[in-house]
Amino acid sequence: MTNNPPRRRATIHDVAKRAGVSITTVSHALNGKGVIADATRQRVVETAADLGYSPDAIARGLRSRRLGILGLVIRPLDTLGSYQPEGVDYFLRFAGAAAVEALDRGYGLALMRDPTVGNAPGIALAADGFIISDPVASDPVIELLTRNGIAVVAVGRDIERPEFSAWLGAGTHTNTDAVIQHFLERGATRIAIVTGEDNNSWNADSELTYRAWAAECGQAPLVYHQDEGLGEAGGRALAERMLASGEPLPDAIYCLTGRHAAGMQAGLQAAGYLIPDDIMIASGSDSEQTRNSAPPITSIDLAPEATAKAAVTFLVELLDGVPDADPGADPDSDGGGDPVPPEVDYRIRDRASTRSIG
Amino acid sequence: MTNNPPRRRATIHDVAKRAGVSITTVSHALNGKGVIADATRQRVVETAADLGYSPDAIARGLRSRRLGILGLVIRPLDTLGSYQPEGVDYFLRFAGAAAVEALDRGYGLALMRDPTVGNAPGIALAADGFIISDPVASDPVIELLTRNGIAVVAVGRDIERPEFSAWLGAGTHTNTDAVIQHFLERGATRIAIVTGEDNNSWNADSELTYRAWAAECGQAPLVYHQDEGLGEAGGRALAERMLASGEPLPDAIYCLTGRHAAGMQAGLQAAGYLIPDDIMIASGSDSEQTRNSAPPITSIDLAPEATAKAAVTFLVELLDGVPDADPGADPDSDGGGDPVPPEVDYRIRDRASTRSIG
DNA sequence: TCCGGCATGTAAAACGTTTTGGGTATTTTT
DNA sequence: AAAAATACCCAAAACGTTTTACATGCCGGA
Repeated sequence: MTNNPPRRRATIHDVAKRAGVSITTVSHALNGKGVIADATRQRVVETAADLGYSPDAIARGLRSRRLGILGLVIRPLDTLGSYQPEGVDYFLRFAGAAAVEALDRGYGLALMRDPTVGNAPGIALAADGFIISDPVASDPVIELLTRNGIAVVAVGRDIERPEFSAWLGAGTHTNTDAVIQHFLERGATRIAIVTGEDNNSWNADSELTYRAWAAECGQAPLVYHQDEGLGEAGGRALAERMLASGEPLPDAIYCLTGRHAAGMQAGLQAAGYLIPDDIMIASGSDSEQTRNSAPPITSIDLAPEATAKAAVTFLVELLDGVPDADPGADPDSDGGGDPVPPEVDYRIRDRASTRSIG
Repeated sequence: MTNNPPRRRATIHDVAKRAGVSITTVSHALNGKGVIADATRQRVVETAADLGYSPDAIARGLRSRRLGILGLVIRPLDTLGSYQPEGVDYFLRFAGAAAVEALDRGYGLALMRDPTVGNAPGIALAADGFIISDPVASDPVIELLTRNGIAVVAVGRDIERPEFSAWLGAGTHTNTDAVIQHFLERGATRIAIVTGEDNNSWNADSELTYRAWAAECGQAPLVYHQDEGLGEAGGRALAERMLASGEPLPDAIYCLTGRHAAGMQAGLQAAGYLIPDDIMIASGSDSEQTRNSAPPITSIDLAPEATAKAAVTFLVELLDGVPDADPGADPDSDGGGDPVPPEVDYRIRDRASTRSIG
């Protein structure tokens, strides 16, 4: 029906000419800026609508240094090299939720790869702000962006950049304690932990928390590391290594990744051990593998959607300024104006890979 | 260590001044455009590196009408209203893979919501091109974008816009035939289909293909529809409706969505039917639910990663022109230059919800 | 000595906005 | 009636590039 072949978009000049005013007036009328006669404003608005005019985001961005795009960099995917199944459960849910939240707040969300590779940051530096998921130690991406004056919010801290404070925790400390507690309540006496090898805070802080607990209660720490990219095979291989070592096995194993946990469980079962009777297993990240192993594996639900939403909220407040400018409204806030990272609730999904309590 | 507090990015002017040349020369030297003495070019390049200069993507975009961002709109998510679990398996894997592929080709990928809602297309019209996943009939998003001269590639056709040809099939016709064939080989005599209610080509063409088969072999078509958003509950409800209707049940049911299939299977089992002995079930979209039901459900692997990659490839070729400008290289290509949608391989995952062959 | 051509470089326009700093009527005040 | 205030509007600069079209100096050939 409307077979208009319009090749060219209407510009502010077209609107100005058609409405018989200057482009300044059009800009003001449309943005509610200057002081304009009501009749004029209305005429401009109508003309703009007639012409199907909408301001060019690029030109606007050039002038006002604000493109309306948030960047998202998922560091584990950079080191992994691709969006493997490993990432599907957590990271892609994270990305999807972040996109929706960004859109709700008037931004687009662009997935980007590490902008420091190659020497062309390219489009990356055009984004208004960035979310970096699971930064590595002294993350060069954070370095690049902050050096260029771009706002950055991280999910998980940069473990070697204490001065960088714009990050949200993923509850790592609390979650690790919760899992240990969970094991203890179910009669564990010898707890081990299996982390990944990426140099990020999830791995580091989980281990730290575990070691602190071990030191406190006098248990010799049983810490294992395994490449995240190896997935279930990696978990199975580690199980075999533990069996072959001849040392007494732990009676409870906390694997951070769901795939390590699933592989570990399968490996132990293959050697004749019963889960959870002989050994209990838990995972630090719920995923399809933990939900559908036999038995299903007790896991932390990292709540990717809630975390993503919190990260976007945090970043947008950093960019636009905290809307709540009412001083004294929040007696706990000292600065009053500086945004504070929102809290996210995690919970442990209690499944059959750990014994019933009692 | 490098505690440079640089607030402002270096511009092309800074480089020009430092290198003692004009900005034109800098631009040319860096883009390999004009004809410049080698010594000069080298000096400019070094100066630029010194200053950590990289061209501002926004300014470049304004001038050259090319931002370096691809937009992705997933229509079922728009109608669904959010990134629910339903979408996790397929759509988020799709988005992730599309992002990686776009990055490999020098673009960022921005997830966007339907840009026709609200009257502010905003950032959407700044993207260089768009991928629309599963457009609805006469999709207004395609209308908006093409009217503004923005390249669009769709995954799945717009069933009421035959003139729009820049789409990749998702193998719907072939896949439907494959499932029917699969059922027949396993002794099915009364096959039903359950589609969703979104007005897209996946639903429409699956039904069309099914009806064509039914007409040809003289079976009365058994077509059911159910809201995609209802998920497993919807599948279960439909099973109950079929049971309550008093009509003879089909002995094979093809549910497009994995969740409908899982719910349908559970609903029939609850009524005492055996899967696959009494009734076989298959799904048109592999997902966690189909993999992990009891029994696991035979499904089409829609290969979201491959499809996403193909869509990005197609779009980028549309934008940049097909690199292969060698005429006669491909004897099958008639036009020679116009990009052609790439092919994607789907396959059927044969599981226990359908009987063994023979 | 003059001219055409070549090699190298540059000034300025253009992209479509937002924003600054007036300018011109009209009205109000004295 | 002149000065001051008000209300409305606009020209031009600026954002950082790319690109067009031209300028300059030098050389060799007539």
